[in-house]
Amino acid sequence: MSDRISADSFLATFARLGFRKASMEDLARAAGVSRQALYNRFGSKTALVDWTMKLLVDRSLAEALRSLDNPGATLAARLLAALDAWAGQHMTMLRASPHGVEVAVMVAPEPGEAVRSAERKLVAAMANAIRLSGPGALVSRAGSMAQALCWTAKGLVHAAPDHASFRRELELIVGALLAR
Amino acid sequence: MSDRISADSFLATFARLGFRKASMEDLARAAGVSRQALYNRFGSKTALVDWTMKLLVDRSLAEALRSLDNPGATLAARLLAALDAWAGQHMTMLRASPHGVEVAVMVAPEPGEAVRSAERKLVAAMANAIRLSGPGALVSRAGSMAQALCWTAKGLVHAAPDHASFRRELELIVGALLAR
DNA sequence: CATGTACAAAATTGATATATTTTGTACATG
DNA sequence: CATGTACAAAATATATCAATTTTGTACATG
Repeated sequence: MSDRISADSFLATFARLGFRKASMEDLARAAGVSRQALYNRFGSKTALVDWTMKLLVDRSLAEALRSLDNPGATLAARLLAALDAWAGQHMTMLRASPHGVEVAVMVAPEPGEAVRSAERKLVAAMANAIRLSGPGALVSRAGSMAQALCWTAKGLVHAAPDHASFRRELELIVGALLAR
Repeated sequence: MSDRISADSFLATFARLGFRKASMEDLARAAGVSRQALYNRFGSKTALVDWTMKLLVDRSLAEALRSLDNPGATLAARLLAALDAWAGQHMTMLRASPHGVEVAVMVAPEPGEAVRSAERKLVAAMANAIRLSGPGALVSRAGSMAQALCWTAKGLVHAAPDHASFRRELELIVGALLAR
């Protein structure tokens, strides 16, 4: 709760070294605490990894849903922001090293149940947003549309050369999709 | 030229075992010829691999361009067919085994120069097709649109669970993008 | 040109023993 | 609760040598 320990230093370390090779000493150094502090807090390395990854998924989903609810923005902008929070944000980690994939779980080839569950929630929320403020012609296909957008975003993460083009292309697609 | 030897048996073998572990004997057996026939024809394993992969890229591009030129189909159908030929077709190999990625070069994370060059040609041809028969509003953005579609397709290969949903989602996106 | 056999050189694999690192716990200390 | 030191057990990494596979070439044959 009163966390002096941030998950981000763990994530950076995992992205650089991979879960396997990142030792508790590496993680402690990166977090600026002692190795024993980590054992006091988490009990084991496995627990630390689980905590960190759960937090990443939860945080990404929360931010995506928040972006989606932003009342001041257009539907296109909200969808773009949500997809960026969910998938785009992790491009840097994905590209950081060969181990980046381990950390970028939202775009990994075989996501775990936690990720799939979070993704279902995001897609449902996106479908809802489209139904509420999208063009009439799309209302009946809001579900498929949201799913397609989510997969497109996840895909663009792999296909686009960098985060900037990820946003640019996704913006183009979302915009064209909603322009009626 | 008068090829009794087909590249497909090689591709299947590579997808199953990977370039490294696929031996000349494996490749010969799969092709239904003797090991020495392969050495007569290709000289070395490296040359055989290169020939096979070049042929895959050339063939995929050729089929994509042919689909794009099909005079009997709508623009949306032609784009879908081209993207399927270029990227979608390789999903089965990609999923065949952990080594599938080696063979599915068109959707690999770091494509070689041959693939990048072929992809540029495809994107240019798609942009041209959009310019020629796309809705007027898209003409000025045909280039970005073609690029976005190509990346989307490559991405969907990773994100979609199977080839059928790949086609379904891509069809949805292409259709929505062109409907004006 | 194709096949089958044969073969040397190189590469890969497997087994095994020996460091070295890392995990998890304990304890003394502020 | 945090740090530093200490330590046993487990996991990893490193080195080595023998066994096996694979590559590439040669040659005899249809």
